[in-house]
Amino acid sequence: MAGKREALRQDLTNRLIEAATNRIITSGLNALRARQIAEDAKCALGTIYKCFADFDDLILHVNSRTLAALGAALKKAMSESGEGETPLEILAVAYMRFAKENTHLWAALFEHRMPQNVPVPDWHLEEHSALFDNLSSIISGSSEGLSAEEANVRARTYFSAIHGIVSISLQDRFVGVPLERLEDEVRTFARAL
Amino acid sequence: MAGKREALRQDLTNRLIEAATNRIITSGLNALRARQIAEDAKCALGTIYKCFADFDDLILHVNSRTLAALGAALKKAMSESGEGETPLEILAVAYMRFAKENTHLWAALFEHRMPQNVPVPDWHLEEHSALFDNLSSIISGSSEGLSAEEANVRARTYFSAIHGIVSISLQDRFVGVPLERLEDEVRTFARAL
DNA sequence: AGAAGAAAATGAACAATGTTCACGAAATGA
DNA sequence: TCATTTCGTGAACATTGTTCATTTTCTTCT
Repeated sequence: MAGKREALRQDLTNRLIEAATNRIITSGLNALRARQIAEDAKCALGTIYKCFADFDDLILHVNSRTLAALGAALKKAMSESGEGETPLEILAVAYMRFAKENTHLWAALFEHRMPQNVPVPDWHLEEHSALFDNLSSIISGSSEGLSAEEANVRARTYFSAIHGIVSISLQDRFVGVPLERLEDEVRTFARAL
Repeated sequence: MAGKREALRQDLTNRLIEAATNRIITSGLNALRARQIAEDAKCALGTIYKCFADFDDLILHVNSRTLAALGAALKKAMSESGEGETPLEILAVAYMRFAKENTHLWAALFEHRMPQNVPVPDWHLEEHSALFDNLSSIISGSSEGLSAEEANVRARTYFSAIHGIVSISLQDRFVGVPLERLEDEVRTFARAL
C-alpha cells in the first residue's frame, strides 16, 4: 500500500497552488497571504513550507501555470486563425484577450519580484524561454532579409511592444489606451508592423 | 521668528525622500525599509508618519520626483534634437536612456502598487497625465488624417509600445531585447512607426 | 492485525515588517 | 522668561513570512 504519502503530498501541493491562484484572481498578487491560503487549502500554516521552499516558490508555481495557460491560448488562437490575418496580429490580439480576461494572474507574471540577490530559478526561466521561442519562431517567419538572430531580436521587439500597449492600458495608474479601444489599437498596430 | 517649524519639517521631508530615493537607487523598491530610511535621514521611526500619511505616500513622492526628472530628460532631448530625427524617435531613445541610467527609480514607477481598494491619489495621477499630455502633443503632430482624439490614442499606443520594449528588456526575468541591442532596436522601431 | 519506526502535518513561537500613540522636547508668542 | 502649542521620539502593537518541537499518520515487518 505504498505511494499514499506521495499522493497526499501531491494533492496538497495542488490545493495550495489552486488556493493561491484563486486568491490572486480575486484580489491580486499583493493581497496574497500565507495564512489565507493555508485556510483555503484546509491545511496548517507550516504545511506550505513542506510543499514549497518559500512563498516565492509557491507564487512561481502559480505563474508557471499561468504561463502554460497563456501558451495554450496563443496556440489555440494560431490554430483558429482566419484568412488575411498576419501571425503577429493573431498573437497580439490573443495576448491582449488573455490579459484582459485574466488580469490579475497575468499581472502577477510581471509584478512578482524575487528578494534581493535571489535569482529566478532556472526551471521557471526555462518556461519563459520556451513560450517565447515559440512566439519568436512564428513571428520571425514574416521578417525577411534578416539573419536568424536579427529576426529573433526583432520578434522580441515586436512582442514587447504589444505587451507594453496591453500592460499600460490595463494598469489604472497610467494614461494608456482606453480599454474599449484596446483591441482595435492592438490589431491595427500589429498589422502595421 | 516664525517659520522655523515649517522649515524644519520641510527639511525633514526632503531628507526622507532623498534617503528613500537613494535606497531605491542602490537596492530597488522592494528592499525599501522604513527603519533604514529613518536611520539614513537621522530621525526617529515615527517621524516618517508625521511627514507622510504612510509608506506608500513616501514612495509616491519619490516617484513624483522621478517623473519630473524623466520629463526634464525628455524635454532636454527634444531641444537637442538633431536633423532627420522624428519626434517619436527622439523621445523613445531618450526614454530608453533614462530607464537604463535610472533603472531602479524608473522601475519603481511601475512596480509600486497601492494596497487593495486604495486609489492612487489625484495629485499623482495628475503628474502622470501632465507628462503624457506633453508627449502626446509632440507625437500627435506627426500623425495626419486622424481626429484629435484618435491621434491622442495613437500617441498612447506608440509610447506604450516603446515602454514595453524597454521594460521587458530591462527585467532579468524575461527574454527581452538584449541590452546592447536595445538602443538600435528602439531607434529603428520608433523610426518605423 | 498489531507494533515499531519513519515521515509528514501541525500550530505555537519567532523575527521582521509598517504603524500608532503617550510622552518629553522644542519652537512660538506674549 | 514662561505658558502654550506643536513636533519628534521610540517603545509597543498588529500583521507578515518562516521555523521547529510535538503530534499524527503512514509504512513496514512479524
